[in-house]
Amino acid sequence: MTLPPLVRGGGVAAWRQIAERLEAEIAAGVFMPGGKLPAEVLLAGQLGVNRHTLRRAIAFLAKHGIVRATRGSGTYVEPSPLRYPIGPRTRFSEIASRAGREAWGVLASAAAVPAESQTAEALGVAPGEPVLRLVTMHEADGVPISTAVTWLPLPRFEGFDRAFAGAGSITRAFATYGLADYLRLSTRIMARVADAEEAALLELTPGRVLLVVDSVNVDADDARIQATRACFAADRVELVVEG
Amino acid sequence: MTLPPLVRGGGVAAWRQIAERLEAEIAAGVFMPGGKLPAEVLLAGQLGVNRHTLRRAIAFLAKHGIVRATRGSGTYVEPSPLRYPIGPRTRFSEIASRAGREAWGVLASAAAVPAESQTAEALGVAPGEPVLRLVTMHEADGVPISTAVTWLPLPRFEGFDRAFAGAGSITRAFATYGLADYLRLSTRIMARVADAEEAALLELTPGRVLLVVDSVNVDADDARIQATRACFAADRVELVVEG
DNA sequence: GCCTATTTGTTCGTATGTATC
DNA sequence: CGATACATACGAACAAATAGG
Repeated sequence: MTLPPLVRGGGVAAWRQIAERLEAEIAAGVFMPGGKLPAEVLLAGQLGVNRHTLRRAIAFLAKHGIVRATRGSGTYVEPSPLRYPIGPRTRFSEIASRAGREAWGVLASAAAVPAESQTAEALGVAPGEPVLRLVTMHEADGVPISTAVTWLPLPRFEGFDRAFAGAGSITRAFATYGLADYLRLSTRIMARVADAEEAALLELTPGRVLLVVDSVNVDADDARIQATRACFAADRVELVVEG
Repeated sequence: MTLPPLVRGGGVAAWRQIAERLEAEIAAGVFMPGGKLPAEVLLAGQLGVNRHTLRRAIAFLAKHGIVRATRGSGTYVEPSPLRYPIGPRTRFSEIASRAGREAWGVLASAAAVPAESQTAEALGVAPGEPVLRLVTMHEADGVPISTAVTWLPLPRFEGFDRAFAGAGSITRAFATYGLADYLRLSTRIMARVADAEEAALLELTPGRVLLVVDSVNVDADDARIQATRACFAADRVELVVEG
């Protein structure tokens, strides 16, 4: 694959041509996601331009979320965001595996707590009734994608924390309770900046953006089985609404 | 409505009781959205607490996005976020009016431009074909909610900019082209921080969060009629996925 | 802990082409 | 046509963060 040389004075600035060329090479797999680009001085030499010119191209790509430059370390190709369809059958594990990524959920904490008013309403139980509260972290190919707080009605899902810890997935944990299928009742999407704790959990630099998704799931009999608040690292996912 | 007095030494800090009380009063309509709270010294006197105690309560509410304190001006009640359903028949004007708010769209700019690759793909035209590019700003009750860039296929929607400017709504502008109904084909949701220009347009402080929604609409014959990238002020809307 | 090489980030200055008045 | 402003491109040096011994 021979790439076209730079066209000087053709109405397209050199930095723009370089940006498009690098983007094409990344798309073609010359530079792998998560991998490093050659050092600026090196790459500028190969392309026959000044380092500033190359830097401008890199800045353009960085602004578009294609690469991320880290001082002292290098310029890295950002992994393409996980396409996350939202619909009646939204399941993280299936979404990730369909995208060719391996998904695994880790249980951070679990406890029976009295239902707060919002949670109680979502689960259709009386406020103060005991519910199981799980804090989980989900990753795809080892990259943290989201943290979630999940509430489940309690007499029914006693021991769900152990089932989840063993299965690594909400869907598979539900299966051990005989729930082969369940549906998304409602989804609410917000966005805000991550606080220090969330940033640490998701291995983000503080101040990055989160997509906050509140959802409620029901079983085949329309009984509320799960309320969840999931916080996604906004630059690692794209939520897609079907239909 | 008599409110309970403060309980001192009961295990709940005074600032916390005050915060919950103020939140309840805001929810009850004692303080209207967009309106101003009494001055801190005044309110602290009414509640019989030190101004620092009240300030802590206000800081708590501000952190939760319920009020916003502006130095030298006052503490204002944030309007409740606009509930924005996303589905096959998503229309801003209808959503806002159903929420009891008056919606109006302003045309910022319009021009015929050659279709970029992504736009061309979304509209199903060849790259470089002329398309109409509109930049619009949408508000509800005078509060800016979103800015959007909209592309429309061009021989068909010649003069759409004037139709929109007159109608103040995409839906009503489509109606003047004989399109009584249209459907949402796809929706993609991302989030990032606003740059200076976007912040100015939406009257946000810089660095606030945007919900970025890419969508494509089709007419009754499944022909692509509109591609849009809308940027919502994240603290003024909640996207809700139906079904 | 220290030191060093590597790599990106920043700030000067200089020169040139291009668009606009 | 000149004058001006702006974006582009190059050069050199230094600052700051990182990685590895």
